[in-house]
Parts: sequence; structure tokens; C-alpha cells
Amino acid sequence: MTELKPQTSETLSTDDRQPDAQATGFAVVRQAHESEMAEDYVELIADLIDTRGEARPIDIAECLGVKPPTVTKNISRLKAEGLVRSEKYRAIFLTERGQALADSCKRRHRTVVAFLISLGIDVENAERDAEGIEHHVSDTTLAAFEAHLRKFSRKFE
Amino acid sequence: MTELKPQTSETLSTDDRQPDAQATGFAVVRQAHESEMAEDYVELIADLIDTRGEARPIDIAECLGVKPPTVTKNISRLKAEGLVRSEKYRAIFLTERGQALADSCKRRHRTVVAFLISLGIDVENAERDAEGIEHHVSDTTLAAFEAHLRKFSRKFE
DNA sequence: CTTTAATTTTAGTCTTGGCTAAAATTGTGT
DNA sequence: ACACAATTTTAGCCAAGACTAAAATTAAAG
Repeated sequence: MTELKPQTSETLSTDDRQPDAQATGFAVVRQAHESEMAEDYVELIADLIDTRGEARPIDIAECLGVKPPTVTKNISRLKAEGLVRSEKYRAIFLTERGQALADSCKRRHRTVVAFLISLGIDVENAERDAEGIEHHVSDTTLAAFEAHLRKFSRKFE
Repeated sequence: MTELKPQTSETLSTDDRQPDAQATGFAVVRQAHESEMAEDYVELIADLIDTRGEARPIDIAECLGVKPPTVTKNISRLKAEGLVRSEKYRAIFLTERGQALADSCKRRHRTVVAFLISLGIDVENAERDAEGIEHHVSDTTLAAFEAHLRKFSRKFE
């Protein structure tokens, strides 16, 4: 662990990283954006299969707030990436890899939501913010969230 | 404040919101993505003016990890939105509105970074994750982060 | 002051992820 | 079984935001 210098609101350093460290940061964000679509889709597909037995494009479209043709196009990309299986005019299924991705996304999502709730944020806001935040939480940060949750839940034993 | 129902890792509800609440959530994320560019730029421009006296496209490009033509194009969009002022072949300046946006972004950014650090995350990871997270933190969540920080900093008095 | 280097802009291309309109297919009700 | 409704796909469009190559302009060096 790097030296824990307790940095409070007072100790606000202006960003003094080297330009390319900063640039790398922005690149990381841009890269995260590219996987967001895949993550949202596989997570939702898993959910729909769980709750309704199948994942139909029209339901995916409604849940995501987009139109069916958008779903068709994106599904074909996910298929090319080996995350879903699908035949024309049929419901969508996840491949092994797709299922694995869905599982880890779901876990991450639930951790972020539970974490925000543990901070006193109401469920609706927690869900909304988690949707955006979850794609940018590194493993390190996820671990910190989980640690905080464990500490938090001990208060209720 | 909405009822604080302590929901721990055990109490993990699968997402039971109505489809359009869910869809709205994804729409919110898509909308956030559209303002990310503007936020990153004005925040960086303010920073460059502070630290180097002026914000040149080539420096913006290097800091963001993109090529100069990308900066030119994006700056012209920000200009159309009334966030920056610029004349051909000259450095970039912020308008009143741009400065105000930069200020609130900077504050948000610093809060998120300080919050992650208070969780025990090292500075490098905190900075990297904050870059992505900050654009998806609602006012409600930001307030919760600040509340947590105040509580945290009391431990060091 | 003039030549060269650095910077900025223009022009044109690409991919992603939205959309509409319309065609193809599947599913349903009588 | 057939007509109508719902769903899915195709085709073609758009805007954002990245890129390269090359032209325009500004800055620096001899």
C-alpha cells in the first residue's frame, strides 16, 4: 500500500501528475466507454433470462430505452465478439464468456449499489448513479468498497 | 432524507424497478457521456491557464492523450456552446459560463478523489477512477461523499 | 530578415451507437 | 387456414469523437 497520507478536504493538491499519467487516465476512461455497451447488454440479457425465461430484442430495447434496430445492430457486434449466441428472429443467449462477463458485472453493480446505500443514499439515486459509476470502478476501488461494506455491516450484528 | 433501510451485502435485491425507470437510468448515463467532453476540456483549460498562463491546443492534446486536430474540432463545439472563447491560431480562454462549469467540475473532481483516498485507495488509483466516476456522481451522491469526508476528517483532529 | 521548426487548422476518413422507414418473419385470433 | 398484429431485421441516415495527411500560420534561430 502506498503511504497513507490522510488527505482531507483541506489538503487539496492540484493535480501534479505528469502529462502522460494524466493522458493515460483519460485513455482509460475512453476505453471503459467502449466496453460499457457490452457490459450493459450482457448484464441485462442475463437478467431477462432469469426473470422472463428469455431475452427478446424488444424487451432489451425497452429496458435500455433504445429502439429495436439499435439492439439488433449491437447484438450483432456482441455476437462477433463471442459474447452472445443468436439466430435470426430468435431470442438472445449468452455464451460462456458472455455469462462470465454478466456475472462479474452483476457483482460489481450490486457492490456499488450496496456501497452507495451504505452511505445513506436512497435506493433510486443509488441505482441511477451506480449505472454510470460501475464501469469506472477499478478492482482496487471495488475492493475498498467491499471492505467498507464489511465494516458497515458489522454495525448491524 | 429517504428512509435509511440499512441494506448490507446480504440484502442484495435484484433490480426490481419498472422498465422505464431502468431505461431512464441508462438514458441518464448516455446524457452524462455527452457532457463529459465539455467537462474534461473546461476543467483542463482552467488548469492549464492556472499553471502555465495559457491553454494551447497542443498542451490540451497532450494532457488528454489525443491529437491536435481532435482538440481543434472539439474546441469549436465548445465555442458554439458558449463555453470557450478563441481566435484562430491563438490560445483558448473560458467564458463566464465555461469558468463556472470548470469550477464546479474541479470541486466535484477533488471531492471524489478525496473521498476515494479516505477509503484507503492510493492516490494514483484514486485519480484514475475519479476521472471516470466524477461524471456520474449526482448531487445527492456528492453530498453523501462530502458528509463522509467530514466524518472522516474529524478522526484527525 | 529569412529560413526552418513548431503549432494550428482544414479536409477527409473511420467507428460507435443512436434514429426512421420499410421489408421480412413470426405469432395470434377467428 | 388466413388475415392481422407484433416482432425482428435490413437499409440508409446522422452526430460524436477519434485519426492521418497536408496546408496555413506563427514562432524561433541563424
